Amino acid sequence: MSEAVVKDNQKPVLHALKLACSNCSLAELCLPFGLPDADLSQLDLLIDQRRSVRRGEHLYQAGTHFESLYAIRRGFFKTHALTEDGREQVTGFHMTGEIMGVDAISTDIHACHATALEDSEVCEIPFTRLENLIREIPALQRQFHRIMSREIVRDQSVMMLLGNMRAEERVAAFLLNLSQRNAARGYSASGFHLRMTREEIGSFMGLKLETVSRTFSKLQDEGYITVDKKRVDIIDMERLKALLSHCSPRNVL
Amino acid sequence: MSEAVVKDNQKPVLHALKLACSNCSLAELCLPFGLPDADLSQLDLLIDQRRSVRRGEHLYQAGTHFESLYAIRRGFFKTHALTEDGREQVTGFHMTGEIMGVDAISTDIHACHATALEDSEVCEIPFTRLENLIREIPALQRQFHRIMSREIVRDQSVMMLLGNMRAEERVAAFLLNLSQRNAARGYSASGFHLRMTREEIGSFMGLKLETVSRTFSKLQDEGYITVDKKRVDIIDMERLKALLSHCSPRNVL
DNA sequence: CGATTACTTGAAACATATCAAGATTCGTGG
DNA sequence: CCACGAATCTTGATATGTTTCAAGTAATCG
Repeated sequence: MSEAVVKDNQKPVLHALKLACSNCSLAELCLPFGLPDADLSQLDLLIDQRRSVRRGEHLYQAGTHFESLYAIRRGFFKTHALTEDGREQVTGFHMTGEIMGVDAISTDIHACHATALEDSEVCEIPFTRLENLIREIPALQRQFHRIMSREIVRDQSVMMLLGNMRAEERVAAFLLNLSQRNAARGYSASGFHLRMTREEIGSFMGLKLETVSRTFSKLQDEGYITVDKKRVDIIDMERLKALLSHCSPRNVL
Repeated sequence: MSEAVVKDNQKPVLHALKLACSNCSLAELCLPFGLPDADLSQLDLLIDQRRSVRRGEHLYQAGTHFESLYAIRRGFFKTHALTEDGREQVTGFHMTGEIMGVDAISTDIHACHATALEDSEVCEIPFTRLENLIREIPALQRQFHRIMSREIVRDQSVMMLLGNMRAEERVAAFLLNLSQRNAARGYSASGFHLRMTREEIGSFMGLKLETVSRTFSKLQDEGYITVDKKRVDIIDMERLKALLSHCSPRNVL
C-alpha cells in the first residue's frame, strides 16, 4: 500500500490508499447500500481516492468549483456558511457513512464550507463518473436519490425544530439525534463525546452559546443527562424523549 | 380534448387532458430545462396526466404511499406537517414550474402534506418511469439532480433565516423571495397577492401570526412596503434588500 | 345576512440575547 | 514536560424581542 502524504496547513492531505466499498463496514449507511457484489466492484473502480483531513482543516470551501462528493470514512465534520459580516452559521454535522457535497450539484459551486472537527478520512466520489455509473446500475440510482431525499427531509426537520421549539427542546432533540446516529453506527446511544463547541451547537440550533451552556446545566440538574465538558451521558432516555413528544410529527432531525 | 371531471370534496379532480412538456412555457423552470426536442417528446410520453386541485384540497397527504412527483402547471401550494398535538408547521410554499414530492423518495412515504392555496393544476410524474427515463437521457438526469440539490440549498437558506434573523428580517426575506420568484415567472417583482394567511407565513418563518401582522405594519410605517390585506407592494426595493445585507451569504431563500 | 375566519393592535408575560466576569481547558513553544 | 496565552465554558444580571392574552374590526363563505 503506497502512501503519499503531503503536509500542508490549509490543504487536506492526499493519500493514494486503495479503497474498497466492497469490504467497507459502512456500506449500509452509504452509497453501496443494497448493491450486489458485481456492482460493488464497479463502485470500487470509481472511488479510488481517499483523502485525509485533519481537525480544523477544510475539505472544501464555499464558492469553489464542485467536482466530487465525499463519503465520510472516519471522523466528524461540520458544514457551515459565513454571513457577510463574518459570523458563521453551521448548517449540519456529519458522521461516518454520510455523503457531503450534494448542495453543490445545483450550481456546480459549493454552497458551504466543510470542516473536519476531528482527524478524518473521506472517500472522494467524482460526480460526473458517478452520474455515468448511476445510469448503468438502477439500484445505485435509487440509493443515490434516497440519499438526496433524506437530506431534504433532514433539513426540513431542522426547520421545524428552529421554527417551533424552545431552547430545552432544541438541545434535547440535538442530543437524541446524535444518540440515534451513534447507535446506527454501532456505538453507544447513551454516552458520547461532543466533537463541536457550544458555539457551534448554538449556531446550528439558532441559540447563543450561553443558552446552550445553561440548557445543558438545566438538563443535568433535572436528571436527564450528565455533562462533563465535552462528555455527555443520557441518564433518562425516556424522559428526554418525552420532552419532545408534543413537537415531533415523526423522528426529529 | 376529452375531460372527465369528478367532483369530490377531498380528492383532487382528475382530468384526462393532453399534456406536452414540449410546448410548455414553464419548461425552463422545470424538469425539461436544457433538453433537446427529441428528448422532450419522450418526457411528453411519460407525463400524460394532469391533475386539478382546488383551493383547500390536498394533492397528497403525509403518510401515504409515494408514486409520483408533481410539477406545478398553474396555481400555488403549501407543504406542511402536523405535530402530534395538532399544530401545523408549513415547510414550504410552491409556485408554477416547481417540483413537489422529492422528500418522499427517501422512504416511499410522503413526509408532508401538500395543499393548494388557490385552484391549481399539476402534471403527474410517475417516479419509477422517470427513473427509467433518467437513465437514458443524461441531460434529464443532470437536471433532476439539480432540482433535488436546489431544494437542499433552499432548505438550508431557510435554516439560516430561522437561526439568525429577527422578525423584521425574516419578513423582508420572505417578501423578497416571493418577489424574485414572481419575477422569474414573468410577473411583477414589486407587487403581488399573498396566497397564504398570516398564520401560514408565521408558521413557515417561525413567528406567531400577530408578529407577522405587526411586522407588516411596521415595514409599511417605515416606507418599505404597502400592505392592504393580501395585497403587498414593495415601495423601496433597495432599502428592503438593505435590511438583509448583513445576514445573507448569498441570496436568501 | 349571519357566522366563521382572518386580521390588527395593545398590554403584560416570558424566553432568550447581551454584557460581564471568572474558571477551566487546550494548544504551543520554550 | 511545563508554563503561558488563547480559546472555551459557566454563571449572573440586565436588556430586548417575541409570544401570549385579549378585544375589537374587517373580510369571506354559505
